[in-house]
Order: sequence, then structure tokens, then C-alpha cells
Amino acid sequence: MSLPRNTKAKQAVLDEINRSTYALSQPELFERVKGTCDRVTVYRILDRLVAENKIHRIVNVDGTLNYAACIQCDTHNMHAHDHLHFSCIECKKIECLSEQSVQVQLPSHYQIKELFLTISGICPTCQVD
Amino acid sequence: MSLPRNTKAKQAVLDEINRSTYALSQPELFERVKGTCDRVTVYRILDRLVAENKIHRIVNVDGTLNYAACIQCDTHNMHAHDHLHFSCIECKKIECLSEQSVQVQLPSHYQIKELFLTISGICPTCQVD
DNA sequence: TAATTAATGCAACCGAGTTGCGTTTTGCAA
DNA sequence: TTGCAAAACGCAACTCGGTTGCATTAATTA
Repeated sequence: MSLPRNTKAKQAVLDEINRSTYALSQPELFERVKGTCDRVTVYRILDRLVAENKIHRIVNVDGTLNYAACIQCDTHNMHAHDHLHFSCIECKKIECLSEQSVQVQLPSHYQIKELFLTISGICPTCQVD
Repeated sequence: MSLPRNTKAKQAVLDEINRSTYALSQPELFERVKGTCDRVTVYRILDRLVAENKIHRIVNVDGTLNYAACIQCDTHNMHAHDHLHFSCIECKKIECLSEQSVQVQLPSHYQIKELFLTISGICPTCQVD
């Protein structure tokens, strides 16, 4: 069992994710921590942070991976991933709608591991009226 | 306005999608229609079929794009995409759970365009007992 | 059957993510 | 405080899904 270490690069990435109000992709994150480390390192840091349950990974509707802070995870002592995500087709930002939990019931013999619930549309900020 | 044409390659791709019980990726489809056309053509055919509402595109939980037949779309005269998808972590297959529709209500000022609802886990076929 | 243009093949390209390996750095323990 | 094992890193090269440009082929329809 390998115990995780803290590095400035890892902290920088985590800070950016926690600071952001929406989920960030690896390219966006690399841009924001540029100079701190190599792009490959960002990938490896993200994998580790996900494994350590410090952040969670969201698949956007276009297939790109994004990373967001775990808001409820600390309090619940586990990952709470039964909430909706909203993906704006204008600004491309994806955010967690933590309040909205969804009830699903599957036919028998389906064993649920994780939920991926994303709604695409236009977010309040991008609404033109 | 360009009117679509029917080609053997297009028909071959559509046949494979309709024949399958689960959603297929471009690489899988290209493998199945191998010899019929180039791999780039498969991409273009898939784009066209989606645009013509003959198939629909599903983002898998790993970010890969998959294509499935539109089961309810003909009868409803439009795309019915408010149903769940199930993605098996064992066999990697993704299927539509057409019966299960989901009710979601967002905070105001969010304009919904499309729903992406996928559950990952183990499908009945892959259950070991 | 000829003309229009949608569809194709091919080659080159792009971008996200991965791998291998030698080097640096962290954290614990002597 | 220093030494050491291994976690973390940098760099280069690679993989793979998907895209683009352009010249050629083939489906429609008149």
C-alpha cells in the first residue's frame, strides 16, 4: 500500500479545482498551473486525486473528462455522486447541481455502481433575453 | 439544402446498429463493416445518420461515443432521449433502458436541451453467482 | 443518359490521454 | 539530521479516436 505524498504541483491543481465554480478539464487545468509542472504530471495528479476521493471525474456530453471538487463528500464520508450535472452548450462549462438528487430504479439483476446524470442546455449566465 | 443519398456503406452501418442489442462505437462498427468502406467514411456516415435522426449518440462513462438505434423515435415522431442508459463495467456494453424515463426538475433559468442519463454497473448477463 | 453534387478514399493532421524510463523529491525512520 | 525507499516527476515517444482537405467516384433527377 502506497501512501500519498503532497507536492506543490498537486496542491496547485487541487487549489484550482476547489477555486473553480465549474468542472475543469485537464487542458484547462494545465493552462492554469502552467510553469508548475509537466502536462503528464497533471494527468497523474488528477488520477491520484480521484483515487484519494479528493475530487471527482465528470464525463461531459461531448466525451471530454472534467474534474470538480467534492462538495458533499466530506460530510457524508463517501462520494455522493447521485446528483445531477448541468452542461452548458454555450459556455461549455459543466457544474454540479448538488441539491438535485435523482431516484432511479432499475429492472432486477442490474447491479448499480455509479450514476452519470448530465443535462445539457443553457445555463442562467448564458441566457439571452 | 442537401438531400441525403443512400449508399451501400450507409445501409451496412445502419443495419449493424439496428441488428445490435447494445450501442456500438465507431471502431466496433468499422470492424463489422470492414471492406465496405474507409474508416473516415464510417465517421461521416454516423454523423449523417445522427443528423437524419435515424440513430442516436450515447456518451459512455469512459467518454467514448456509442451509437444506438432509435427505438421510440419513429412512433413519437421525435427523438425520445429522456430514458436511462446502462453501461456494464464488465462487458463494456451500453444499452438503452427505454422503459425507464426520469423526471428531473431544475432550478429556474436553466434551459434544458437534452438529457444524458447513464448508470454504470454490472448487467444481468455479467452477473456471476 | 448527362449533369449535379453527395459521398468516398487517402493522406495528413490534431488533441486527449498513456507508457517507459531515468531523475528528483518526499517523508519516515535510524 | 541524515539516509534511504519509493512516490512523484520530466521528457520523449506513442496510441487512439476523431477531423480536415482535396481529388475521385457514384447516386439522384431531369
